[in-house]
Amino acid sequence: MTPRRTAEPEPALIWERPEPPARRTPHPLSRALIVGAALELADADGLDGVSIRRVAAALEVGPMRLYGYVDTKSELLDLMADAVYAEIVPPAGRPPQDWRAGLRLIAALTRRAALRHEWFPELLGGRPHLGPHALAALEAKLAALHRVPGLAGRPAELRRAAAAFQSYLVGSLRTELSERQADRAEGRSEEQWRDANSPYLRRVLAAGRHPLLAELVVEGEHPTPGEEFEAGLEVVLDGIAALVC
Amino acid sequence: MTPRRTAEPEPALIWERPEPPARRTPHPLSRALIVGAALELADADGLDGVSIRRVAAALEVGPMRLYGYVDTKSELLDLMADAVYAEIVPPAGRPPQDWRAGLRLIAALTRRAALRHEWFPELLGGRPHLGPHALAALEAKLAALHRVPGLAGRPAELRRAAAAFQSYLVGSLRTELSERQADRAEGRSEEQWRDANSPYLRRVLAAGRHPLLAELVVEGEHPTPGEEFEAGLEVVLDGIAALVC
DNA sequence: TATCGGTCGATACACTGTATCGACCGCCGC
DNA sequence: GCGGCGGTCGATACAGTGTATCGACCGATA
Repeated sequence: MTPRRTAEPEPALIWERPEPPARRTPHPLSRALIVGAALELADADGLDGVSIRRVAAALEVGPMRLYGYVDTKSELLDLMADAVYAEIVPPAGRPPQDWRAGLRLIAALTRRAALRHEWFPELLGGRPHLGPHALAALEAKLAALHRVPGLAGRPAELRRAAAAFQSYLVGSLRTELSERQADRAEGRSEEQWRDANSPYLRRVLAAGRHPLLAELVVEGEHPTPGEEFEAGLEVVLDGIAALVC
Repeated sequence: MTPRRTAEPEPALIWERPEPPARRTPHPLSRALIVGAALELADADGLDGVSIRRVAAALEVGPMRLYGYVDTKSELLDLMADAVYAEIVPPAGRPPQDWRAGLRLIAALTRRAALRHEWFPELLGGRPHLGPHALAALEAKLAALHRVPGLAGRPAELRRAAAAFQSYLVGSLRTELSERQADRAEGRSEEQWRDANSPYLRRVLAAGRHPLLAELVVEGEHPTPGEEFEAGLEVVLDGIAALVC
């Protein structure tokens, strides 16, 4: 179908496709404007709040207008993700000498971005993002890993460390943020969630088939999500340290 | 709204709500039948292939019929996730003595389930799953962590180890499976994907702003996803080991 | 056997992403 | 200055989605 296979000059990826030239109309448009409106909607209502129709309405424009700047909704999501990656690229200048501090910085930047844009972790962990800011963030991550003593020259070990580090970020942020998001959607805090499910959990645990889980729920102080994130991160950093010694 | 606040006897969670009694009709129904049909659809077409209408059609039943067994579509997804957790619970009997082997077993079972049901990682990492099999799998994970020498009595450290381990599983499986799924959706293998994006990546890397990334893409043999998963896991296990010594 | 209560599913509603295509408007050549 | 044309815009349409509503039917009880 669509047999015209003769020379497709339009680049397939949005990162290489130029956007249409600006044009004087009552409601001028650009990818930047579109992405800005979409970010606002997503920050307010989550990813479900982003629909072509709603973004267009926010820009006082017909829905079909957007398809001149973006081929598909998922391209719009790619642009949104790349905009968040821009917040993750560490500031240029002297990076921390201590490699652990360097990786902690990247982790903190990533978590900060995820807290600002709770929908971001949902987009993470899919097929790799190839936008300019995503690539810059990736390069920065690799640079931080290069400063681990003994890791610079060994691509296999570096790959393992990168996989573990990145997977931990994706997994823990996705977990933390989707909980927070669900809580807010139902208009209750984490306290209230535990209260809501508490009766059920208490009944289940009272049955005695989950002694270790019961112990963990009851015992000890429950750390804040931030502390939990950092604590798990230290485990991963220790693992990376063990990789080379 | 809906002012009848007087005594809501129906349990809120599906895990405690009994399903309606079986009934002799031309097309008898049950949660098990519904979940079975939904699993089949999801395995074949991904999570997008699961719609109330399609599940009902597979059972030769009107769509609204399902709402007698399930309050909402997300409850159906919860049931589907719990069915997969059943495949993750390690077989009863003597667990491996070596704690690393115990954690590797759980990781392997989780990955096996994710490969069988590529949509499963998408459901992971949301608000914690509380179904019976999910809780059993969680208990097994805690049991494996309890066999780490020196971790048994320390809930704080155990929590950190659990967070790192679980987050790694979620992150790496989500990444791996969503790539594989996207590849298959477009009918091409991983080889072909790299070829499709290769021109773009080559152009970007040729610009020289991402030397470390370029080095990593070019250099070294690319491990299979399974090897990469296990390699990253070892980093996490090393980190857990470092937690107690 | 007559009635009642519960179950089923047809219909409806408010959405979604996007293909199609007619109409309009601004710019260019004359 | 004006005619025509090409590109842009957006109204409309289509095939879906989850789920609320409600009329009709059917089986079991009195």
